[in-house]
Order: sequence, then C-alpha cells, then structure tokens
Amino acid sequence: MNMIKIVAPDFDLEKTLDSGQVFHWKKTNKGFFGTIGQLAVRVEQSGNSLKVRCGPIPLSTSKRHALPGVVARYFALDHPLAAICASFPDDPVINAARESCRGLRIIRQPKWECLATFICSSMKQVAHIGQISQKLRERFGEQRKIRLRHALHETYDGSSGRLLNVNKSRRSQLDYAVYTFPPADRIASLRERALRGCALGYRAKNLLATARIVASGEAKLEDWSALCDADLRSKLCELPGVGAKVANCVMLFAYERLRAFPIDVWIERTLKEKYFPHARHLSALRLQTFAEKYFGEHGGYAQQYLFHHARTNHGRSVRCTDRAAALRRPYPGMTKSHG
DNA sequence: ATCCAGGTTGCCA
DNA sequence: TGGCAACATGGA
Repeated sequence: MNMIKIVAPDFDLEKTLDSGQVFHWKKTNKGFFGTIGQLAVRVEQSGNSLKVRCGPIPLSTSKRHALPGVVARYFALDHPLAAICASFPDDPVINAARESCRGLRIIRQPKWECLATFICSSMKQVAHIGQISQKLRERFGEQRKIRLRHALHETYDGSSGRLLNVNKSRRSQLDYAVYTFPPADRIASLRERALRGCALGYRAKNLLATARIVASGEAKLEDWSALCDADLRSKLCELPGVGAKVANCVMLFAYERLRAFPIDVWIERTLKEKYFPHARHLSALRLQTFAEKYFGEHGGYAQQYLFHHARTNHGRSVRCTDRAAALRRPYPGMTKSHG
C-alpha cells in the first residue's frame, strides 16, 4: 500500500500549492493531486499531519521506503519556518503578510520543470500558467494514475482480494490521471507549432530554444547548484526567455536560493505603494536593490508572502466590495492617480 | 469590448 | 542607463 502519513507542523498545504510558485496541483474534495518528479501523488492535510498516497512506483522496492523523504523534501518541511519568518523586517506591511501566510513554504521543485514553467509565465495570469502546464503535460508528458478514493470505501472479497461490484470501466472512474512534466529532450524534439498548440503564444520559441540548450548538455541545470547566486543568475539569464524575474523565480523555487527576490507586477505594485508611496519614478534596478537589502537573507520567502497576501486580496489599503474592479485598478486601493 | 496578466528582448536616445 | 513597443492568449 503506497500510503504514508507525515507529520508536518507549521505547514499549510493549500497556501503552499496555491501561491503561484507551482501550477500543476489539482484540488478536489479529497485533497491535492499532482506529481513530484516522476511520482504521482495525492496529498491531504488534516491538522499537523499529511496523508500521502502515491501511484505505482516504477522503482525498486528499496526506493519505496524513500517516499516520506521525497515528499518532505519537496514540501521543504525541513525549512525552519519560525526562524525564517522571524528574520523578516518588522514593519506593518510584512507583518500583515506574515500573519496571513502562516505555513506557506517555498517548495523544492525539479529544476527543468520549474525553469520551463516560468519561461511560460511571462505576461500570463496564474490560472493561465496552470492551463499551459497542464497541456504540456497531457500532450508530451507521461500519464500516471492514482486512486481517487481509499480502497476501504469499496467492497472487498476477502478470499480473492478483489473488488466486488466494481467492473473495469467503473474501476477506471476511481482513478485520477495526472501527468509528469515532459523532460527537456522531449520538448526539444518538438516543432514550435506543437508548442503553440499549447497556448504558449510567443513563449513557444523561447521554451523550445531553451529546451534544446538543456537537452544538448550545453546547460547543465543540476551542475549549476554549485554556483554562487550571482553566477547562477547570469547562467540562467543566458537562456532564451529568461530575464531577471524568471531567473529569480527559478533560483528561489528550484535552487533553494531563499534570498532571491523576484519582482513581478504585483510585487512592484506592492513595494511602490507600501514602501515608496510618494516616489515618482523608481527604476527596476533601484527597487530590486532596495528589496534585496531590506528583506535580507530570506527575502524570497518575504517576497512570496507579500505576493500571496496581495493576490488574495487582503493587502488592500481600502476595503473594496467589487473584487473585479479592484483587480482592474492599476494601483488597488488608490483613488487618485499618481502621475 | 477593453484591460491586464508572476516579462523578455531589441532598439532608440 | 532608461524608456518603449512588440510579442500571443484568455479571463474578468
């Protein structure tokens, strides 16, 4: 039985998976379905414990015992969250974010999967990125099935060990299909047209070009773990479709560089509104420099908390009953335009 | 319909 | 350096 229980204090599964750092987890009433690398996984949280079921393990039985470790590592349960949060600066803005994002962890994603997904993320809403990821996976990844419900809900014939009253077609309805992310060489083998078919738009060219560089061995993503932050960033930025923001996301979400501080439109808006309300022109570089210095060694965590806090609509300076209108406003909460 | 989205790139002064 | 437009797509 590929079912385990993991003690996970100081962890909020839903916030973690729904904070825009990873895009392929599907929420159902029975928990989250997704993949961790090649492994199909279903995760449910109740209180401090995680119930994890995985699909068929295409590995030796000795590796089976590694499952708890794989899951705990993916969700970064070893991060000292209290200490990390305590290292944030003390101001009303980050304090509010820290309060509302309790248990949110920066997970450890597979490098290629993270890089490829964020190349697809430019000028896309979080929901769209999820759609693109899903299409890439369905069309070019591998399908893995995982039991939708626990077997105890079904009727067993104790002598044969078989399910009763469940024919084959019905049994298949009990399975949930998830898809692994296609490896770089698979993407590299495609035509740009095939990628555009996954709604990538102009990003298709970048993803394809980067996939070919990775697949050729010219860019060794795993080896780059040994580089210092600055060198890693410049290596990532050499890849087509990767600029400062995407590089910082990949550093943070796949290379454990907790200092990396991605600045997207949401974070830029938040920083300007909350920390520089009167500044007229603040260059991207100055904002980046400020953020890295001010938020410190776990700036990436602070950034993720600010991002999620802002996006979940708690961070608005003015209560707004019309969420859509609030989202439409360039600087939510502001009534006067700042020229 | 119009605006915006976890940006990057090339070109301009 | 810093501003600016082009680049595709879909949801609100």
